[in-house]
Amino acid sequence: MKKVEEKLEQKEIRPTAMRMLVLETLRNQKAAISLQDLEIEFEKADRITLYRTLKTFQEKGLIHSIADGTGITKYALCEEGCKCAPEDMHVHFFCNRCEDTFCLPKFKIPKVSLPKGFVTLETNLLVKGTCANCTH
Amino acid sequence: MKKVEEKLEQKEIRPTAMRMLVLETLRNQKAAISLQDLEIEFEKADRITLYRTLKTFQEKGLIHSIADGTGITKYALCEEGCKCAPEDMHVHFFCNRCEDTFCLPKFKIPKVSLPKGFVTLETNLLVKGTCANCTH
DNA sequence: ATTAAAAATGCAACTTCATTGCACGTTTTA
DNA sequence: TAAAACGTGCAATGAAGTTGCATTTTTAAT
Repeated sequence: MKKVEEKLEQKEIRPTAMRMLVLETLRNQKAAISLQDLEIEFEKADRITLYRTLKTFQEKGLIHSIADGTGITKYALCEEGCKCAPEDMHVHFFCNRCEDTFCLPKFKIPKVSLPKGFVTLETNLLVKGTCANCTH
Repeated sequence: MKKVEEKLEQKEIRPTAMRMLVLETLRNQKAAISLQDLEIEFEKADRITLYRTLKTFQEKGLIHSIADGTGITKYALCEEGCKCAPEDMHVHFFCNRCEDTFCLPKFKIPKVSLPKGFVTLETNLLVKGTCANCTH
């Protein structure tokens, strides 16, 4: 995998120490992560800086945000080559049991037919249920 | 269409004056409505009462809430016979232009295949773009 | 019909998460 | 090396949703 520094530069994000650490952390997550999660991970860092780091990452297309219905925004790394276009968009899964939110990048959102005159710019599919870990 | 009073009783909601008015209003909407919208509609009524009215309606399955990405929860009437099960769920559309949120009950969410071990309990599909009114 | 219990309403306050302003420090670049 | 741009940290603010409690209204039992 590409080094965090290169990855940031590829997305035109200046690779500060903070940002490299945050990206590193994002890479280590199995589930999507919230600002609060990050705060716990980086107790010494400022909440606002973390907030703005996520904001920047999102604007530059390094991560995408996920509204999983909990009211808390979660973030996850974008796939290589993702432009967050409708055809890029994958399914998000929220587990009611462990309350983790997952990207399922292998599972693309089927094209949705709409009434005449409606134009699609973006699609979000959120599935709620029980994840593989919690089903057993 | 069934009278509002009967409709409420059918859903085991006591038909108070307030609730009948709110249901009436919900029926007159083309787009989903927010708590704020209701407040404007009912200037004399208390915000909290409206809030709890919506809460009650939702718990009893008369309306469903829609997270359209704006951060403001919208509400719309459930279809006759809707149990808000995955197979009942329809597409929601958010128009970036007029910022209205629509239910598209004719357009059901296709069954989504998930990785092994994942169990679906609920699905939400939000499409963003331009609605028929705003496309011209 | 009268009264006790249950439910709905209204007011106030609070929680949580997201966001902005501004000062200070650091990095880039001319 | 100085100026400009950018990143960081602290404080304060904003918006939406939610809860507690007193009061009023409705329901149900005697």
